[in-house]
Amino acid sequence: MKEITTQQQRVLDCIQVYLNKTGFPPTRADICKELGFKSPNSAETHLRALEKKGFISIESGTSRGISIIGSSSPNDKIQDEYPVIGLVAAGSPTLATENIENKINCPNNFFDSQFDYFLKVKGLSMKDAGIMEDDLVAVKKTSEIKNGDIVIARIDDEVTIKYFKRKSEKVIELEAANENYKNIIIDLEVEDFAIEGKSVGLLRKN
Amino acid sequence: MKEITTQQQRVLDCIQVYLNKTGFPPTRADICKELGFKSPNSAETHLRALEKKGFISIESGTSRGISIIGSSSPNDKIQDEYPVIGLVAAGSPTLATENIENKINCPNNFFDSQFDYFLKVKGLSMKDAGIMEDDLVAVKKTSEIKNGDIVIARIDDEVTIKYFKRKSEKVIELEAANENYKNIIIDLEVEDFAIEGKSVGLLRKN
DNA sequence: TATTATACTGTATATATATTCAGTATTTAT
DNA sequence: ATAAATACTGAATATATATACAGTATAATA
Repeated sequence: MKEITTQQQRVLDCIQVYLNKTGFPPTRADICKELGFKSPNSAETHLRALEKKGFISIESGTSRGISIIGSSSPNDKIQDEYPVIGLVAAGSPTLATENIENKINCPNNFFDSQFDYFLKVKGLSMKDAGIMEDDLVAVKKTSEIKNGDIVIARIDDEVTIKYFKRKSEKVIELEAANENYKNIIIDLEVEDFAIEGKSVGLLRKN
Repeated sequence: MKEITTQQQRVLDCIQVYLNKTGFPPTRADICKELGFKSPNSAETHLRALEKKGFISIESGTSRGISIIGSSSPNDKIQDEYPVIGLVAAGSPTLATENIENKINCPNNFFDSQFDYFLKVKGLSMKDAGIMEDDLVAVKKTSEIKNGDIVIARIDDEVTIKYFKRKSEKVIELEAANENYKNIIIDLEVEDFAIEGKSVGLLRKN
């Protein structure tokens, strides 16, 4: 992407504003009216410059045939609604409707890895990892877990968030990040244990 | 919103698909071509029906002046690019280009309050507030600060993040959330002090 | 020094486009 | 039984719009 001049930037902004306002792109005359030009050719030449530099594309012979390339392309900023999961009712699947507190719009490439939902944290067991009460942890549903990952685990219908540490083939330790909390040792042959997913990010509103 | 007929739904879908593909709405002729109509008036009457029922709006006398109302309204999911500010060079304004590490796309209603940029945190002075190294704090530029707010302050060209506590008319205390850090007492009559803004949220990628 | 890019005004025009009018036919309400 | 809505074809037209052409002027580049 080549450099853009001040006037070309104004024209580009004008197109974006017009699009937001009306839902369709401006004509040359619309741009002139908006920016105070007196000849439609002023808009035309700026548009051609923006096209040459790759900021917009112009469909030839087509009225309002301008589309902005890149930043505002519909494919670039894909947003999704991610559910916020609060207190998980015992025995119910995490993403069941009754567990969804609300939804958050968020670009789907927001964290370094894809994720599936936000978990609203209760308690301070991960305080030293910077995870506080009511923080929203972005959870990716996966069973690919490495030692040291922050995992969302389920032990006998209770959901918890802890550091993951594999002790042996059959034994896992879930480590709290708070000296007031005890670590949990899981014997996979005895206990009903499942990994819901792992944390790939965190969101806090205050 | 009144009920929609099958053909009207096809026309509505056609407009949406055309918009996604090209970035601008179709003409009557475009719709005919897409749906196999042989007269532009076929599209026209469907459009007028959709307008009457409130699914679209049509700008009179305007080419491609169709915009879909509701679901795809541009105002609903406004996204913006927010700069990420890293280490701030001494003496330079925070938002100067050379301080911008990168940019993050994010809905502009993402936190409870509007904000202006992300600050990448260095050090652990706010550890007990759950703010860790490399966390991105959403900063709102404002001078409306209450006691207990987490503020981004500048003392003699050095930027710091601390709890705000007003001690008296002329004295402010900046409180760390880490026992290993000392609090800072500011005498407004002596020191060169400025509030950059306050934290309205936090983002962590891991 | 000549050339290219930027930044305009002003006029002109082919055509892209909305929109009206005249029909035909079927289905749905009143 | 009549009106109104739906669902089209086909033709005509005023105008909205892209776009070319003729100039002027300044700054940046080669």
